[in-house]
Amino acid sequence: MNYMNLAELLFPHINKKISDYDAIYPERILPEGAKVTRLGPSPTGFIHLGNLYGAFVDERLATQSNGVFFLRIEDTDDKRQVEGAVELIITSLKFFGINFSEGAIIDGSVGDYGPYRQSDRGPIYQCFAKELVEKGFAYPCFLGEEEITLIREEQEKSKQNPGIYGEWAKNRALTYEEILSKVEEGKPYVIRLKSQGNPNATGDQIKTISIEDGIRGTLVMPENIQDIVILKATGIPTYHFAHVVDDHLMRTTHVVRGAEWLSSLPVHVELFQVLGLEMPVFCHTAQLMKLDEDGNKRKLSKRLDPELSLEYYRNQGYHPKAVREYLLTILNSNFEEWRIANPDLPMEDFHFTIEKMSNSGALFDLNKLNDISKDVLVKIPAKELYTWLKEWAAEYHPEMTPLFENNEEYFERILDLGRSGDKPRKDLIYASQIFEFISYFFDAYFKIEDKNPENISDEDAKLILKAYIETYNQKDDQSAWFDKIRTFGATLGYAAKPKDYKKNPELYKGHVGDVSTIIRIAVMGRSQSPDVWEIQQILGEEKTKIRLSKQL
RNA sequence: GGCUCCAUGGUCAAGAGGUUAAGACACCGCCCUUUCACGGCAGUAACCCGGGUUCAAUUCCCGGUGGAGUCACCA
Repeated sequence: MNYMNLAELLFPHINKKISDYDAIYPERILPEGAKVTRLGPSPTGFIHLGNLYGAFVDERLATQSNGVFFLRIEDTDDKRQVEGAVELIITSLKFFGINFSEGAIIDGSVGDYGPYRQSDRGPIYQCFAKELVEKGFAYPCFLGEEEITLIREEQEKSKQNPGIYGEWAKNRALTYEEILSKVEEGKPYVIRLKSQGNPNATGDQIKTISIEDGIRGTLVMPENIQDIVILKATGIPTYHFAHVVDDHLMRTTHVVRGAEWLSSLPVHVELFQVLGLEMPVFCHTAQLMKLDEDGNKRKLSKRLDPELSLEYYRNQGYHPKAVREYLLTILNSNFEEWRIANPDLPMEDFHFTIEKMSNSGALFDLNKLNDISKDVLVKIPAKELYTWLKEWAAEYHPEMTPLFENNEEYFERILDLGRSGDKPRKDLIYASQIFEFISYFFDAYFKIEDKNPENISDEDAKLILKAYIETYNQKDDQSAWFDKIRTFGATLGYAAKPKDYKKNPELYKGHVGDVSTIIRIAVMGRSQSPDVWEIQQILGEEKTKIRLSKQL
């Protein structure tokens, strides 16, 4: 068989050589140790926490080393394209602080190593495939869907591994004439790798490959024997082939991807070998897991877990910084301790390393995210929180936007409530929770939600409120204000100090805490809230009094 | 099923051939306190199993078991 002729038959219009592309995309000139990473999402219109998790690793590695982090759109599957998906990927990641230094942008691309959309790179892949055919490392395969199904059924019956390999690779040894006539007939075909692995080896004879994974250390796996498809019938490459060609030409140094790629690593290794290309460092990250209904861990799935969509967190109003900090704590085991030691440094100061990455899948832990979020938000100035909340509301709850109009100072006082001092309150977690938490400050949302304590009769409740209104003076400081409550509470039969009540409960109807609960419910609608005096100072005398009298 | 990866409290995890096996979240109790939150203090809770190597194994090796991933003209 003359492979040159075959290559010419299959790819008559391809006249560039791999070396031509190598010249167009030369090795990058970068500082010593700089890493080139990439994110290669397929534009399916869905992006979840797991994607962010991986992207974060890429981004940290690149920016920490003054390298390059680029975005390549892996749109080789025409069945899964979704309108606007690229925009969604870029804006979602950007929201969470992931920015690319190169690659696809919403309407085009930036950088010298493009095109960055695989659908625009057809001739490049075909050139690489052509050279593989020329060297006898790839061949056209005319097996159709039905024939492949038949092969698989036969393999299953005889308990052999499925796939096109060895004797099952029926089109491997087609003569030039056979191929020519099929091509002239117009029969569709794919290009398959002619695997150099030994399909007949068993047991100890099976050759293994050994590679150093950046996260997992030495990996030993059996060599590939499968004649996998590298070019589909449409001339578009499969992931495997596109990955090898692109990461070579784009001069990627570190391929960060999920552990689900581990099992196809031998394919990629063989592809790099037959193409004579140097391999990047592979870093296979652990998957983010979730607990399913049966109590088992499983990989996050975009189909099954819409609540893990990035959109969900934006919609709930998690602050991007909180999500980033959470991700970092599960990504690098020493981050948490670093954070405790350096509570005020920006997280970008933390030196991220792939060595410290865990290689077993972490369960997504909402409790932890919430806890981290509290610590993150407490450090953000009220002014910033206001702007952030306003933007969030504009996007997700337009009906709330009137609350923000000419109301910045009011808002900031609310958000700063109890946040000063060395033991600041930490009750802000995410935007929708914050609104729920502070809603009583706004008349449109204020309502009586809780019931008065059982030990206080409705009659007594009214007496308490009446006495409170009578003695109310907005100018009282906190202790003067509370002394008054103690005093009239005592005359109504409530212990001025809870301890007195505990000592002799039979002497009282209750204690001052019960009295203030009545006030609290009248003013806030809830039995639990931050300090009443401070809230009243923010609310103002008029609003406070109106609310009090309404309960009489 | 084949292949691959993984295995320390409920969760995230540190760790070393000999340790009272860190820490964080969650949970429980107490303190602070007019409620809640914050904060402080204390507490419950873990090395998957079986062999081997060794004076000594949770740590190293082998074998199970369990969990996960993957076996497409998807990525």
